[in-house]
Amino acid sequence: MSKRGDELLRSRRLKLDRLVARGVDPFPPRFNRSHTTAEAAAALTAGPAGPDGIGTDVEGVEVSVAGRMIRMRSMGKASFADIEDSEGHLQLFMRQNTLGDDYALLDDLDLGDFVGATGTMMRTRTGEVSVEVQSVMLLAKALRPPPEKFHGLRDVEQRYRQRYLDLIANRDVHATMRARSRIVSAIRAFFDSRGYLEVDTPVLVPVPAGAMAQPFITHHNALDRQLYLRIATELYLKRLIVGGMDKVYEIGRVFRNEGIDADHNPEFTLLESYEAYADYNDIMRLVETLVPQIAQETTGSTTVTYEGVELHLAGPWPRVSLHEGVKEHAGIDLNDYPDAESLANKMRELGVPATYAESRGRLIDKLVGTYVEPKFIQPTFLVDYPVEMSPLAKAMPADPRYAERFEAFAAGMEIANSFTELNDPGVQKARFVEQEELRKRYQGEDLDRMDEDFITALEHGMPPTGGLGIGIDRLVMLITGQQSIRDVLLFPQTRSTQPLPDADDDEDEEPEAEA
RNA sequence: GCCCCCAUAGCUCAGUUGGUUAGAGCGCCUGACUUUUAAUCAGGGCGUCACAGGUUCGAGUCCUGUUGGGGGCACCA
Repeated sequence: MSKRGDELLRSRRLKLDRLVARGVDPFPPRFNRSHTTAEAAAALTAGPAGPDGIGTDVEGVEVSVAGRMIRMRSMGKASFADIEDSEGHLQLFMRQNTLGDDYALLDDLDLGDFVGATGTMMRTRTGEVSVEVQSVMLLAKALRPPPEKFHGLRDVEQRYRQRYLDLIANRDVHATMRARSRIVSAIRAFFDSRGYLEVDTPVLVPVPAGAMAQPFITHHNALDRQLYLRIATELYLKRLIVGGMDKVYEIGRVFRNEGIDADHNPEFTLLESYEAYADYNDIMRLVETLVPQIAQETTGSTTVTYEGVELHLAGPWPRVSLHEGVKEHAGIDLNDYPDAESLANKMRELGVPATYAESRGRLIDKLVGTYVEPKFIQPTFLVDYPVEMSPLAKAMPADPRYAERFEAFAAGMEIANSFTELNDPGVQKARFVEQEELRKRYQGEDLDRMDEDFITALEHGMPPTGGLGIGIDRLVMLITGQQSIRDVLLFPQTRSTQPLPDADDDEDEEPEAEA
C-alpha cells in the first residue's frame, strides 16, 4: 500500500480494529434478509388502495434488510442511513434510545460498508419510507472509500477498469447491463419458441474461417500445434445443418484481432442462426420481427432514441439493393466496372481514395461504407451483395455476379448479416481458393480462409439454408441508446492490463530509497 | 499502425502571462444536534500536480520522451 493510500485507509482500519476489539466480526458469514429494499418499501404500502390508487400504509411490518451504506446523516442521538441493493435504496432510521448500546456501532461504520438492519417499516415526518431500526449489524467492512456520492465517478479509465466502482457510483450502468441481460434472454426465448436448438461450438479452432478478420493465435502444448480463437461460428453451425439439426443458433463470444473503438471490441458477442429450407428472404422477415419484438419486450416500445433521433424498429423494413444503393448515393453503376482496376479508376475520378492494391470487393465495401450506410438511419436491408464480397453465400440464379445476401443497418450501424448459404461444395471450394489467391494478391486485406474439413462436410450434402449473424453488443447499443460499445460491455478491453497504480506493491519492484 | 487532445486531493473540479506556502465542494477527523434527505453548524487534516528528463533565477503552467485514457483515420462487426 502506498503512503498516500495508507493515510486514507487509516481511519477505516482503526474502526475495523476497534470493532474487532469489541468482539464484532467485521465480515460475518450470514445475515437473514427477509426483504429487498424494494420489497420492504412495497410491504409498507401494501394496504388497500386509496382514491389516488396508492396503497395505504400498513403499520408495524417487520423486516430485515441489507445493503451497502451509501449516505449517512447523524443528528447526534438519532441517525439516518441510506442503504442500497441491486433493486434500489431504503432509509434506515436509528435512534439511540431504541438501539441502546448498539448505537455506538454507528461510530465505526463508513460509507461503503454493508449493513443489515431489523426493524419495522414506518414513514418519517417528511414522508420518507424508512425502517425504524431495532437492531443493526455490520455485514462487511469497506476498507477503501467509495467514489463521491453526488457527482459520481466520471473518469472513464476508472469506470472501465474498475467497473465495480462505476456500478456503485452510477446506477444507470445497472439499468443498461440489466437491459443487456433481458435482451439476450429475449433473443433466446425468440429462437427457442421457433424450434431452434441452442448449441455450443468450439472457441479454439484449427482454421480461423467463416469471416474476413484477423484471428488471435494461440498454441496447444500437448498437441504442439497452433490454434486460433474463432472469428465466427458459421462453419461449425453449418456442419450441424449437414448433420440434420435443422434449426440451430449460438450466442457466443468471438475474437477479432483488430482495432478498438466506439463500436469495436476485440471480443464481442455474436448471435448466429441457421435454418434449413429457409432463404435470405425468410431471414429478412425473421430479423424485422425479432428486433422490434426484442425492443418491445425489453423497453416497452418498438421506438428507440439514438443520438437524438427516433428510430422506428417495427417492420417491415425497406429493401434496397446494393447495386441500386451505390448507383443512387455514389453515382456509380457497379455493372459498368467489372474489375478492381476500372472501379478504382472511377472512384479516384470521383475523389474517393482508392488504390490499385485493393480488391474489387474491398472497393465496393468502401463505397457502401462511405455513401450508402450513413443514409440508413432508420432500419433498412441492403440486399444482393457482389459475390466476391460474399464467399459463403449462394449466387443469385438470375444474376450470378450477385449473391443472395443482405445486411441490416440502423443508426448507420451494421446490425445483421445474412445469406442464403452456399451449399455446393465445388463452388464453395472454388470460392475459398479465390479468397486465398486474393490474400496473396492484396496483402493486408482480411479474407476468408480455406477450411477443407468444411468442404468435406458440404460434400455429404447440406440442405438449402438461411443463415444469420447479429452483433449482440451493437443491438444492445441500439436498443439502450448507448453510443459506445464499452458502455454495453461490463469489462471492455483497455489498452493496458498493467496493475492499477495502488496495486503495484505486490510486484517485485525496485526497493525504494528509504528501504 | 498513424494523427490530435487529455492526466491537479479518495471522488468531482478550479488553478490567470512561468512568480511566494497549489485551492473549492463532497468524503475524512474533532465537537454540537432524537425525523434528516447531497442534513446543518463550528473547527481540523489531506497532494510524488501521471512518470522520467530538460529549459529557466524560478515549472502544475514551457519543451522532449514514456505510461494510461479519450477522439479521429486505417481495419473491422
